[in-house]
Amino acid sequence: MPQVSIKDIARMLNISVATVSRALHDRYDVKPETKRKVIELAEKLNYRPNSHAIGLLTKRTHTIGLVVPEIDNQFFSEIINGLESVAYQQGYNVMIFQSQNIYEREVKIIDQLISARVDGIAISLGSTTQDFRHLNMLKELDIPLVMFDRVHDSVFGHKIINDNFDGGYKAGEFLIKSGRQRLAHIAGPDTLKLSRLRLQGFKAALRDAQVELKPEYLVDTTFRLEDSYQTALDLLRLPEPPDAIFAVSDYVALGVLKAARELNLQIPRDLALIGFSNLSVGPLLEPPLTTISQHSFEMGQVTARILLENIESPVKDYKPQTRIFKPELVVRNSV
Amino acid sequence: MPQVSIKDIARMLNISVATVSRALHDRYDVKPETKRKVIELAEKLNYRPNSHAIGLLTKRTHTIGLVVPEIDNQFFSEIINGLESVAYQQGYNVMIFQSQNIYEREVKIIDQLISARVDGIAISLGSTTQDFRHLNMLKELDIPLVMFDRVHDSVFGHKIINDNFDGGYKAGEFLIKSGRQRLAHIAGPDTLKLSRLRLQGFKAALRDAQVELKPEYLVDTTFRLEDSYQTALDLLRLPEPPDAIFAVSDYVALGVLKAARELNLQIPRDLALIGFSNLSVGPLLEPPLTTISQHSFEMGQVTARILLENIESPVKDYKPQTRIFKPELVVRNSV
DNA sequence: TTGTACGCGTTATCAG
DNA sequence: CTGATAACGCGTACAA
Repeated sequence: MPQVSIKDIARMLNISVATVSRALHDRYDVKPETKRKVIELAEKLNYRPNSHAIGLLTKRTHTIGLVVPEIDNQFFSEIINGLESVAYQQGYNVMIFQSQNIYEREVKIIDQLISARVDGIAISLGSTTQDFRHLNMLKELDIPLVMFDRVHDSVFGHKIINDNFDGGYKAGEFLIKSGRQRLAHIAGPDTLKLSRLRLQGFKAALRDAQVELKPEYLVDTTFRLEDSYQTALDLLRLPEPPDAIFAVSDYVALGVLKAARELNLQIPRDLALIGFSNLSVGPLLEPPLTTISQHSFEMGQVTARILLENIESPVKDYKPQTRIFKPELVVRNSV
Repeated sequence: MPQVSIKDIARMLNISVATVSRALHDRYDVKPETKRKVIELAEKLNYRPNSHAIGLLTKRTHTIGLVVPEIDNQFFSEIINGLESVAYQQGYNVMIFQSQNIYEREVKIIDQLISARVDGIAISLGSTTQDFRHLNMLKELDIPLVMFDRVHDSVFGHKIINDNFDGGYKAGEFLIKSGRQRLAHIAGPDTLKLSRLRLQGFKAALRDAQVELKPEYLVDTTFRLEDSYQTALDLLRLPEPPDAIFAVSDYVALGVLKAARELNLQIPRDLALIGFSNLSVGPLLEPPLTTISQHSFEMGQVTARILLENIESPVKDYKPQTRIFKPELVVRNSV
């Protein structure tokens, strides 16, 4: 007994599909008895409307596509939750896809989303994406686009971002205030704007306080634990190692933590450490990790709101908005 | 310039839709020049086939629906990654949904998946789900179903599970071998089979070693950090506190860690601690957390393989398989 | 080499 | 109160 259509139901009841459709929708005047029979049979056969047929007809899917680099990252899963909470409330479904930071996959996902005729798309760019045609195409297709966190200026669409410069500045400022002098930074990939901005903010804080940033104290890494651990190890083994590290993310800070432990360095006595993103394990680490927090859930909510607004009241040539969230210093014991 | 169809292209080129379709598919003999013109125009207009139309026509969507309780849980996100890796390789899309452990949401998701005519469904049951009609319905609709991790016997479908009894047994056995006597267990919600099985395995290990399990050493909690922290605090404040705790999951173990630190208990000296699931932060905790590992990525892969097998070669009344993974003890320093 | 026509499931319109 | 039919986008069998 495979999936049934209203046509099947109509046939079995010897009535027309139009009547079945009306009965199912409680529309117009359908003879109560007919309605009852239809509804009962539909129930019995587990009838569910075919959303492809409806999508074809109405050109609306009440679905939004969501693309993140990876799900296994608390920052993104919190954003997803914020976004879903708003979307569901407004009767929209969310289709979640992972680009895994692979450009080709990102392109393919966008193609599929267009094919699926989603009503709008929210994306956080993959770190390797350098060509943006697949995204700028969306404007021509009248598909609303909102970028969050990992955005790029040459893409037409709304932007929901953190003030990463400010976050970097706050991190540097706090480390200096706590009396450190040999400040180091483990940056993210240079291709990511957020990496560059956090670095710039950090540098600005040092400049403002007239603290020198030694070239060998500025290194970069990927977000893989192995890499950040190795990078931290190298950094801490310098003849004159830093006395404070600002890690581009909490994930990277975990690598530093491991390296420090291996070298028998006490945090915060021998080394101050500050991360970025406020993972939920942060407070449970030893020592609890000082970090910069990002309002991820709210970012997801705002992303959804702006996207849905654009979907529900489409404007021919909309003006992309930019919404900036201020990160927050969360003081714990690692500094 | 909204989305175009082959009909639009046909009109603009003064040819029939059939020719356009053929040109796009590199089918039969289409005059090279016609083909070129079609492809160029399609490219220019960013034509993408409407998957609703194709789904309607072919009754295949090459999409599988995936339902997890929550994404913000490393165990599940690893399963997702395993499942996706296999699905993509075989040309299938994955639609990911979160039930948030809310029964009504789970039902609604299943309805939507049926409406979307996905080719198959993989699900990990929500912890509050007690009525399984929405899932047993899938059998009648000929939609293949695979359950993973959180399964239930009264649902018809394949099952991919961990041997949770064995995991609990290994945890208890190891704690005893390490010389502990006052063993406690912080269990998960009793509604979850995995909670009951881990507990049973744990009890069996104690029984086999003739170690008593004091009633006050057996408590349960939800998976929320707050709750497990509070529960652990209560446990450790007993007049005679346990000297070893087996936590139903690493998340819960994090709560224990926090409670122990608050009470100035040294792990493993004053208290041995073992978790379950092998979170990636485990090795970075202080002390590195001993745990039971679950092969989550492989579970996702196997889930996908079994599901796709059923999709590609459907059998009228298939015999549900059960695939059991043996958990593994991961020894670190918390015991 | 190309065109016509059908049908997939649904809703809306128009006609009874 | 109910039925017939067109339309959405596509692939394909059949016809030319």
